[in-house]
Amino acid sequence: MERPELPLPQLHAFVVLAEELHFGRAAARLGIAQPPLSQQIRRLEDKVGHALFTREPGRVALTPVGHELLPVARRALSDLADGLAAARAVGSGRTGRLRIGFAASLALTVLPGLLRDFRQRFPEVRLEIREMTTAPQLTALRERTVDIGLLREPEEADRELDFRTVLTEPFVAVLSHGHPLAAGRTVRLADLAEAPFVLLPREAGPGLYDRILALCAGAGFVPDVVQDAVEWQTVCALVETGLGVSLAPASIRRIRLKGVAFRAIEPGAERTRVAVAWRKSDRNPLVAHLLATVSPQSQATR
Amino acid sequence: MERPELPLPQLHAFVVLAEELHFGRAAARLGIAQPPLSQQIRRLEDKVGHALFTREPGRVALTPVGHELLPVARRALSDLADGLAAARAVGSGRTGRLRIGFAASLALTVLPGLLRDFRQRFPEVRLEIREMTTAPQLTALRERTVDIGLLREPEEADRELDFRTVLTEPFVAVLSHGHPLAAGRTVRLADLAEAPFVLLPREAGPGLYDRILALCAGAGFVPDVVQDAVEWQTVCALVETGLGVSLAPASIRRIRLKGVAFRAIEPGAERTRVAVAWRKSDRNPLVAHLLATVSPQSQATR
DNA sequence: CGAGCCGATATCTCCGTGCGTATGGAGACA
DNA sequence: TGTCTCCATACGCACGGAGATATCGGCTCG
Repeated sequence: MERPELPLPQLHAFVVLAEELHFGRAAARLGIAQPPLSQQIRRLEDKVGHALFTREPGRVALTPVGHELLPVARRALSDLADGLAAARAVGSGRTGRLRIGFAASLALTVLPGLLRDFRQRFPEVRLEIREMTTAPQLTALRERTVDIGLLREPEEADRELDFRTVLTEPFVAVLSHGHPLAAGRTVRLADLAEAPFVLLPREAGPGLYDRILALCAGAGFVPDVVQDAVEWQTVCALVETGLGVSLAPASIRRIRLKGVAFRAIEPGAERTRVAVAWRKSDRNPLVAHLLATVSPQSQATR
Repeated sequence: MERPELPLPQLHAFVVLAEELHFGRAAARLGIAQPPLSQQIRRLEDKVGHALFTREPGRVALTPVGHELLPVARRALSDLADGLAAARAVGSGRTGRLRIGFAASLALTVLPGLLRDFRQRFPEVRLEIREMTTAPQLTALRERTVDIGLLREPEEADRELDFRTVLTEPFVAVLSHGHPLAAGRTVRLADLAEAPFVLLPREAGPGLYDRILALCAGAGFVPDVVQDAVEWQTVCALVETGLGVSLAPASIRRIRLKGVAFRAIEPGAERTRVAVAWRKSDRNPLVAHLLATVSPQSQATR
């Protein structure tokens, strides 16, 4: 890439003069006096090394050289103007691209509303959403391959990342329809002590996994995890077959499966948090816009 | 067209920095010290209104705004560089476009050699040739719709145009094979006094027409023009049918028609001139190149 | 032949920019 | 904690470019 030789203001003057073919009018359009325009053109011609206009009395016309340069100059100027406008639009957060990682369990709850609201407010922004479990989201945020994470039970303190709770929800017991505990309206945790458990693997989201184990520990038992599955959808399907029971965030009630019953936990003080995560250092206005869209509604989902 | 906001040198620095992502190395590539580079970028960011790079210790990266602006800046810079090179090529006469008007009768004689020589010396020049009679050529030259004219018997003095004789050639009598005069090797003009004539219309080329009439007047008669035709080809065809005879520049011998005979004029001192014409004020180097290509060869065509 | 139009030239001012050197400050690393 | 790297900041200088006004010179036209 060479050092630029032609100043843009001179090219601008050149283009205007090529349109007017009259120094006086062109100068007026440029908002300057006529002599400076003559100078501009002269300097430009010196740099190009050839005359760009023929000046015969009463007739200003492009030379072949000028004719060659004109479309180039015109295009460069308008490209730069357009590009600048586009860049500013990105800077203002009116347009651009936002990459969002999200936990699969949120695809049925917070995510649709969030996308809808955001798209409504910023229709020109391209949203790239990719399903990932919690741990990969944190990695992706640090590696800058996503800009926003939607995840459960994040570690609180982080040097690079910030979190904000989007919602908290209680846990529910997931039971097969035929299970004896499905008869009541609620379930005490201790009642699940002897039941085999189906859970998401710890690697997928250590935070949530550890929360669930802590819950059980609080009720005096260590769950017997007989199976894991990477999707809540699959967990429910396994529960339906009678393989075991599960503990899950209440929002998975949205998964409607015939043979599966969800029962609130008694007493139910424990809640799981869904958070939005982003890089503290991120100055992308779209991140701020998205954070503004997920107003910190602590409202619970029963 | 708006007044340009972004100085090219800053955009250049921006592009280089975006490639290096390192102020020190980018400055070295630009051949300047590091602080000036920081300033350039800062000023550019001020004008854009948004940061173009994130500077975290040990890591320089493009912001979304910078990412948006980069391809635009790159393209504008390279377009301008290319366009400038192209314009200079045109200015040097190495490339460009040259519009040539020519009399149809020359399509068989001087034109092919001229085009061949010129194309050989300037292969990158686009030649646009258009067949026109003499008078329209002069008009087209004045209106700048052609740059070069190839014509017969131009007026000598002209305020705007210059001429140079390319070749001179004698006149020949055009006779049908069956014509009594076709029996001899030469023809005296006076022998044609009673014959009906076929000629080009005067409007097509007054110079040549008047020359022919002057020739006849010199031989003591006024030709009886019974028919005109805008192409020599057609004139020959009409002569072949026995409609009449004609007087023409010798080069139309190239038109080989079975039933047509060409006979030299006795004594044959009178010659017709073929000239190249151009605008005196034309500074297009291609015009000079073409004039140099048609070296003033006064050699006659018999 | 004088008036008017149009572009070039001369001269001056001012400001932005580009570049330098010197220095500061924040992380990273040993 | 000291050092090194890397970028930002401060300050100064010089140049070019953009603008203005005044004037000149050529051409056209009434």
